[in-house]
Amino acid sequence: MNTALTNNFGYLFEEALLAEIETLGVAKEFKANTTIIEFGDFIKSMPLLLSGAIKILREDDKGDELVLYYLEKGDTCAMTLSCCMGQTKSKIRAVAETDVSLILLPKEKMTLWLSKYKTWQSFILESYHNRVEELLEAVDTIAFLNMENRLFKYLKDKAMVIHNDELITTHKQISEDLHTSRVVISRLLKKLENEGKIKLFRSSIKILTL
DNA sequence: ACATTAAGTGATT
DNA sequence: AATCACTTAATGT
Repeated sequence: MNTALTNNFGYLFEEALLAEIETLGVAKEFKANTTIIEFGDFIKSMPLLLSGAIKILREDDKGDELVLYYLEKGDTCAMTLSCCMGQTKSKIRAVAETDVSLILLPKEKMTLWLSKYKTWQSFILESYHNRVEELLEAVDTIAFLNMENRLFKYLKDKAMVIHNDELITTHKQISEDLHTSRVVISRLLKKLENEGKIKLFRSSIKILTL
């Protein structure tokens, strides 16, 4: 039996369902910073996250992007769910934030399992619920927080999902995630450093107050 | 040594 | 908060 699977989902799913996942699922690995789902991709299978973190981004027609939320171990991609139901293309981009291992489930089984396994049904519903919550949080952040707070929240979120207060990233990358300019990020980061909240290095940032 | 990339800064809108 | 123009510093070849 796949130990990574039972570790993350064993307490959630019944034996029969775990066995089905085991036989039908395909294990996959992604290195940090590789794209898992590209904007416009057709989704043919649904991922269960075993380890690592995935960054979910929205992208406009100009290629400008914006971070929506992060997925962590034990999560699934809600976007995939809605894509599986309809026959639509992905409206988001998924990038591995850290090294990621996941299990791909054939989408055909998704609806069948909903009626067959009660644990699956609650998992999907709860997952949807969590994603909606996170989406609302993202909207609030964008609408009501100024850039400085938004940036600091972004840094804390990022440190959270990778379980590390040393962020290996550049001002440019952050500005793209937050959909602003690099200069603005540099200035705000400097300000946060002066406030003693972070420490800046070349190509990395250390969070001091978590 | 030279080119490239990351980051810092003043001025302007 | 965004953009421009320019500088400085670190890194790669």
